[in-house]
Amino acid sequence: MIRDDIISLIQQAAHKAQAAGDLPMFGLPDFVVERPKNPEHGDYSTNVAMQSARLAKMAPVKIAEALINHFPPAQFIGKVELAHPGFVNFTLSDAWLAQQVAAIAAAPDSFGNSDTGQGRKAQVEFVSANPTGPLTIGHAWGAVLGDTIASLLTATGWDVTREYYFNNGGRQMRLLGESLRVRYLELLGQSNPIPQDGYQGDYLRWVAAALVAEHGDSLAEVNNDYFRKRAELSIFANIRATLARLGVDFDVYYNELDLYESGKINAAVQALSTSGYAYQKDGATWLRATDLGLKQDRVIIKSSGEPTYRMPDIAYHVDKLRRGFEYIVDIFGADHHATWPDVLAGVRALGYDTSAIQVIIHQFITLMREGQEVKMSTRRGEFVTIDTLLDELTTPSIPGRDVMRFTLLTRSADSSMIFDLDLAVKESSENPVYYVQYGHARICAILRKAATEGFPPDDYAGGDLSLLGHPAELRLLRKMMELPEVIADAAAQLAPQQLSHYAQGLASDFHAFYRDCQVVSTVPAERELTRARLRLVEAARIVLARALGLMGVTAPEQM
RNA sequence: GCCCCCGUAGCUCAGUGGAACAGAGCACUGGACUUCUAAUCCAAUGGUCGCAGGUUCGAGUCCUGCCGGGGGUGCCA
Repeated sequence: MIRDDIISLIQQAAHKAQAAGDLPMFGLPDFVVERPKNPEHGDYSTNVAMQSARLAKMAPVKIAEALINHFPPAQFIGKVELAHPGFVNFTLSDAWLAQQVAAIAAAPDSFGNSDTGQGRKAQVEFVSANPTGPLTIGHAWGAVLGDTIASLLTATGWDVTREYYFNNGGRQMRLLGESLRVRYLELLGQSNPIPQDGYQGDYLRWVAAALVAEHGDSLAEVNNDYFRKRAELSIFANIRATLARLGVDFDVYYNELDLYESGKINAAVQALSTSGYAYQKDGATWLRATDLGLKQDRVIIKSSGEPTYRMPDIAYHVDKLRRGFEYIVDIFGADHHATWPDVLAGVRALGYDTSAIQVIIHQFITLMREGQEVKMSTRRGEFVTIDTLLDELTTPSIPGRDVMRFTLLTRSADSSMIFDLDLAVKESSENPVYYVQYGHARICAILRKAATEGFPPDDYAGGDLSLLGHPAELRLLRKMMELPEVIADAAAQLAPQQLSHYAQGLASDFHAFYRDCQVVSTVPAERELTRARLRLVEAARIVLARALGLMGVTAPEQM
């Protein structure tokens, strides 16, 4: 991408200047090549001269001059300028920018991609909600973050597996089964209380009703384990359907019981014991986390003989590493932030390097309805499901998932956001996602219009790109050429919100172009300009569609 | 008590590999549709970047303390 090319040219310039004796010999320090906020400062800018001042024992301005004098010629650079107190500013070549339309059109499905992953295996684990109830708004954030991060990693050359892990062997699921059994018996006329800490949501009533319809009263004496499995199955079907509506598709669903049955948990416990990282106290088995740099030791097997959630999590992460993933991203809600250091410590105790594991903790979403905070609890059956939200956000032409995904993708994971339902529904007609989608639809309208005016694609494909040079055209082109850097940065920083902000900027530059430049003209003298602009517009459509596609948001042809 | 995240415009939020005048959307005000879709555009308004110190040639961005909000600190997950 352009930024990397400039970095390399700066290094070449420094070497040439040193060879010519215009700069003393010194190793280049860390420096940045960034996009200046002020357009007068060019398209890219570097602080290398100021960073080098101390090492070179020269004034920044003098260093900058030497670099500029020895700057190698490059087709894509239009101007290299010095600015006080020592910035070197680069401006892209207008002619080169115009020609990039061809490069974009040649790679409609891959423009902006790069290859830091080089085909290596990466895994993104997200959602991972236990099947005790429907998915809620908090899960939606994890889902959208994870899915988009996975897409970004794919775009940067990783072989990505999207994975959902869930606990189906512990106390929670036993309680779920008991709660379902109570609901079932309730429908048969037997009244029993929901167990302590059990699940009170209505959804178990629906599952119970299905059981009655299917089996009548024949399950009255059946044990809890049957109900547990049945609840898991039904709720998981619901979760999968919700994920499908959100446009999220997992490659692997991995569950805790498989870890037990395959002996992986026992093996991990054994290994921890023999290596001395586990010890017995008060009838329980503890992980010696204090030897691994943590503040306190943790129970991994309760005195009841049942492992705590940490043990399967440790075995699961070991399994991830053994499966050959070279980059692992875990996405959890803020309520899990205290648990993952223990889990990683356990993995390290088993002799594995955990440096490839990145943990993203997203903060909580406060849901507001009618000016009131909606407190949610799966156990109490008080929550607003993703399905409900999607229903409310859907409009005749645009699926609710677009609004939900885009909205969630405008915030950084660290921000504890407020999601005002009334506002989201009321303002959905002014949601920024429509602004971006409208840009795409507008382009499609232009292309349709062009076809009816005698400019089908195979005609304008031969348009002369050198005719592009209007300020609005160049501004749009510049923004289009930013996509590779946006994808690379968003992927490297695991910060998908950069995509939504980029998409808004791109749409904005397109709308401004639309205002300033008539694309389709039937005036004979403007025929060639029309053909060139149609190529530009088609390329802009490709870039817009790519940004939307990475976010999992649809790119409508009309609105 | 201790740990993590946050505190930027009336509201919701970007911006933290330090850098050249602090951004967007919404809301509010005034303009632009015989012209490829006005779900658009233009203009105006709006900020002591929580507070106080410190590091630096340069701090919204790094460090320390304080204040405020959220999350955690289980032999729950």
